[in-house]
Amino acid sequence: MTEAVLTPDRILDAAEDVLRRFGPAKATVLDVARALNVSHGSVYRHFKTKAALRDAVTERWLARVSTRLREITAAGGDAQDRLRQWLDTLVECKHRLARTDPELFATYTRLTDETREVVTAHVADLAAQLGRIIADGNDQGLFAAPDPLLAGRAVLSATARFHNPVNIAEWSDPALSADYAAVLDLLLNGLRTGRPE
Amino acid sequence: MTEAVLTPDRILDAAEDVLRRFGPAKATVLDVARALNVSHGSVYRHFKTKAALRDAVTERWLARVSTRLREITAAGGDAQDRLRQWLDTLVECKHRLARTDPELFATYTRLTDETREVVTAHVADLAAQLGRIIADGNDQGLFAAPDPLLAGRAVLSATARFHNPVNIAEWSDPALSADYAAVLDLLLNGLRTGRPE
DNA sequence: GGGCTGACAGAATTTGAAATCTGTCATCTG
DNA sequence: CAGATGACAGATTTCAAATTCTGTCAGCCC
Repeated sequence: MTEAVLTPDRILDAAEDVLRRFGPAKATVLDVARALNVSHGSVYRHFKTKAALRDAVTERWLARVSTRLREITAAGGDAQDRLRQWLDTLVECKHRLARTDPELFATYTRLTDETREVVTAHVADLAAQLGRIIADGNDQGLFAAPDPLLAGRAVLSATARFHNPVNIAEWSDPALSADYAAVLDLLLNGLRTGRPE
Repeated sequence: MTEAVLTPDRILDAAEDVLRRFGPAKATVLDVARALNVSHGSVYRHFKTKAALRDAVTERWLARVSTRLREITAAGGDAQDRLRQWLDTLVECKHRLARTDPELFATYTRLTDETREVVTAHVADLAAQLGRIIADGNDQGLFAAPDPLLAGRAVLSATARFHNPVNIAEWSDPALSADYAAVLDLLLNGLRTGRPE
């Protein structure tokens, strides 16, 4: 049916679709192959294992998030506003996926459980972006963080409840956004004057 | 064999033991009854359902933690030191149980997943204790938190990664204690001068 | 020849029948 | 008569057989 050549990207599109429909527990490589009208052997030509395919789907989603955040990181202007906007975006991204694509979100969560390298790299990337914003804040005289990268890791840790998928059960708590606002205020305040470590 | 009367506490002791040995997935009410040399009907006389029994075991463990923390809350002295000590104790308690009684810890984690009332109450209690310490800190001129209870909830949220069981997978991360120290410094700093919300 | 296919072995998952467990309650016992 | 018992129905779990899937590869096709 489909005439186009089989590329990793087309496979990823199909895999994402299959995961969305069947969820991480039911989706098979055979399903992905069927969706593309090819044999499963062809899928294995592009992805060594099923885990590699799943990781690639997740990596692509994480890359999209990261790119979106990087725009905020790179933009100039008040570091405090940028930090807020950056975290708001991160939290909103996660919550939106959890709401609109629960099955795809489950795939991503499962990956987190298994502490795969992909997630570690993503977290390091996010911490580095935060570190960058905080360093800018230091330059602007808004913050006084002696070790911006460590402060970045700390801000990411401290907001984990609001963006780490393992906490999904708490995301329906009506007090969540009040808690988020309070944490953010506390953190920004902490970055401003003090010597955090 | 055992001559003593059957009390809820004896049942809880036995249930805790069975959970420790078999884990939450394998432990049955029949096992608990066997351990006590009674019929399972007798256990149901004291606990309406298996879930109620499991909740009671967890509640007792949480109460022990809470009592230990309350001593720190109630003690006088520098609020900042107390806040640190309180959080250190909370984190240490959780990590110790995770290490020494993984099966019992799994029971407790499962409860958290199911967002039972028991856990909600425990969290509210912890937040209130933190609120109390922060209020003391305000009085001592160490902190400047306009809403101590909200600040308490915020501190609990911000340190969730280090004590909430859902994060257990990350507790083996070698950078964890560095992150914990950085978060704590940031939070204490935030409480000191600012107006968090 | 580069890329795709489908047969294949071993691993993982599904299935359904048998075993066990949960929760109730009529009955027993001290 | 307060408290314990064990038989019971329905729900859940277990186990082993059968199916399906993963990953490989010799050969096919364009």
